[in-house]
Amino acid sequence: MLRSHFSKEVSENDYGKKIRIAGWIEDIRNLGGIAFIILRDRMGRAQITIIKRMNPELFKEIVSLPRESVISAYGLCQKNEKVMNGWELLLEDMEILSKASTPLPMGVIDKVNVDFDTRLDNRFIDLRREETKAIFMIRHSFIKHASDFLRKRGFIEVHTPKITASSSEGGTEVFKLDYFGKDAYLVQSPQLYKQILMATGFDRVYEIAWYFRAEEHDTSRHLNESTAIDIEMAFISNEEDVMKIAEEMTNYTIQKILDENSKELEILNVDIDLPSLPYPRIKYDEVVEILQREIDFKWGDDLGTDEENLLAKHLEYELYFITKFPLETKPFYAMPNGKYARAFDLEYKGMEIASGAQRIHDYEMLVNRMESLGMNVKNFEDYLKAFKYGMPPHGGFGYGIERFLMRFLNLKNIRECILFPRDRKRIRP
RNA sequence: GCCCCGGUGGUGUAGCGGUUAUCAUGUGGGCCUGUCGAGCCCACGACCCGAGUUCAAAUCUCGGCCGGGGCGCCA
Repeated sequence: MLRSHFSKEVSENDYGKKIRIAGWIEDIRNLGGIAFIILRDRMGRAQITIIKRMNPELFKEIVSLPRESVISAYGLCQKNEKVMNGWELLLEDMEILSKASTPLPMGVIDKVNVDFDTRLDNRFIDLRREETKAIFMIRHSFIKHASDFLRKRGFIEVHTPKITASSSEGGTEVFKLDYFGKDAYLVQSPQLYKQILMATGFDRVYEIAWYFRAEEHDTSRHLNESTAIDIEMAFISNEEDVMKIAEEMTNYTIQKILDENSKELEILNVDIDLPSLPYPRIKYDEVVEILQREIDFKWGDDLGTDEENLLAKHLEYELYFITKFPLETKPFYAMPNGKYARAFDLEYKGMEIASGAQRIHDYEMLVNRMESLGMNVKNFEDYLKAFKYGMPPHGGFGYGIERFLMRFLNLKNIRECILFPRDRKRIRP
């Protein structure tokens, strides 16, 4: 290997021994007779020290390398209290693995701001920065712990198709593509497939899913390609069973991130407490009441950005459910309950991060509902078939990964939470 | 789709009719044996594209392209 240790793996046991470290040259401080090279790897930084008169050729070679070049450095690991990590590597030999071109399209540690757009254009360099890296380490943790939680609760991980022939389940615009001469679409969510799976006996499934949405929205909280934790569970009494999973999963992952990612949270300046369970449930009717005290709002309207923000201002908690929506604000598959739907949104600081419901499991009821909404039932044959031969009561939710992270980390733009964002203007890199 | 704002060295900016186009960062070179936002000296490098107004345009007008903020739209 080109390294014997990562920067943070070196311990007192290694003092006085020869080690090999490898990574990117973040900075070179050449004082003439002595030079300090700051080398960065995935775990952190280390200092390489070289004295000119000990090896003039090697000295010249290393101090003339451009920043961000990749090297493997070999030498004595020497204890030194004054240096970062408490030790430094006295350079004896090095291998230049990749010389960086100059100038860099953006700095990694430069003392100037970089526009977000420039960062996205050069994402591979942006990801060398501590703050950016921290976001994705936390994203990694969130997905891992959400998966762990769901698996412990009996959920099976599934992967449903992202290309489909039937048009959308409604609402959002879809991306159309050519499938060997036939029309096909990128799925807007695994909704129809995970419901079909409820007829199989798996009972509980989850998917780290991709959502493709062709909406021309252009905001700091929308993406045209986003990811979600999608779950569906059968034999539920009502939507409350689903909400329990949503809130417990959220608290479980927050607790784990607090335990395991304190370094990243500190870098991102995030200081939060674990919310208490259960999260408050606010009925849509109560929301209307609160809103009507201040603005003109009609019962039956959907909640827009302003409404969500206004509501959040009136509440002293950050995570809460909005429940019992008017039936007409929710999609066809939501289970009716009088003029309401057995549907809920999970809101985090005034933004919807998850949305779910108990679904209709009765074939006749589902067909009637679709017809009353003017939908072409024929387009949903494959989906509806699963309801004819034994379908238990079920429900589930879609939980936006970027949305959660954006709120959890107080980020201003959802694009911060996905490696290579796809929005209306950006399809590269 | 609507409203508002902006495009100046690699990066981030100042300038808003006549400047040698500002500053920082960076890059290249020089000095320096304990730096850790190293320091000091020298150099390099830019007005998005097109048309127009004007004696004169980075600066004003129009169009285009690109971007930012907000809203709408959006399981």
